[in-house]
Amino acid sequence: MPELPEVETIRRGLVPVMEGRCILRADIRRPDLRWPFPPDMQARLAGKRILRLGRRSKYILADLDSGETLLVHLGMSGRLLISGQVGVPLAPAKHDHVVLDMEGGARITFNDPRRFGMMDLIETARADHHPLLARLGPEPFGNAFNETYLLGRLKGRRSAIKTALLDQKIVAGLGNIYVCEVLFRAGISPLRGAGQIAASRLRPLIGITRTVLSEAIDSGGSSLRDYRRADGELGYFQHNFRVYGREGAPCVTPGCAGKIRRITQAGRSTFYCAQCQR
DNA sequence: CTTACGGCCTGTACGC
DNA sequence: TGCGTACAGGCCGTAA
Repeated sequence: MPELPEVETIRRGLVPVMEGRCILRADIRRPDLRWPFPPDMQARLAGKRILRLGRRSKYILADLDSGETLLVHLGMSGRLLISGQVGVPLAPAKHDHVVLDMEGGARITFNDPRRFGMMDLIETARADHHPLLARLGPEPFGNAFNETYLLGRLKGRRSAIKTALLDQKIVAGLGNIYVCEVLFRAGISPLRGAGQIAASRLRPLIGITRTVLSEAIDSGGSSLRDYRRADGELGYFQHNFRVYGREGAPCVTPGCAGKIRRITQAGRSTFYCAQCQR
């Protein structure tokens, strides 16, 4: 489900009920997700206060007053649901794997049918060195993601630009959907070799990436007031997709007679307009 | 170093 | 109604 904008939307929705609050109780309902949970996770969470809820790429990081950080990834199908069920006995739904009851009355439920998600507890001071975070590329909104950097990283790359932008070591947080959307807005064919694109065409990618992600976050953020709904569905950006999921539909560019194509690259679907994207 | 691919899980949509 | 197939927003490990 979640790429950077969805994770950021979820983080913002969790801040009011988690940041500054104690975890009254942690219920770990299975020993693992993608990987085994760390030893004693329940005891290491219970009674700890969350000082700050942060995000790095598609990971949510909850800094605790114990000096540890809870690291959470939602994988493909993970959700963090908020309900006001604290005090009510657990009545877990299918695939509810971890339940946190918060001071203040919110119950946070990690539900993940496919179990590609993960949780880990790490030393806050060493979080950047965690194997899953250490090799991530720059955040798209950070100063380190700039023209010089991108040109340097793509220089000599033989893979398609679509594949390169999906590589979390090059830029962190982009997934299949937003890469498709970014390339469409940039007018760059997803098939073009990453190392073969002229600087003049690559330069706008930085700003376009930020615009697409910002719009998606804003659109998710506007639905935050509904975030407490039990189904947990957010107002995703999907209504604004210009190419993703639109195979066979007409291109939205005024005057373009093209139809959106779907191809497979590195095992993932790519949507694009062959007329507008060169 | 880069690139390609299999694998992890379950659920849903769709054609027959 | 059932059954088989394709596909899904991620990312790791391995091999070349």
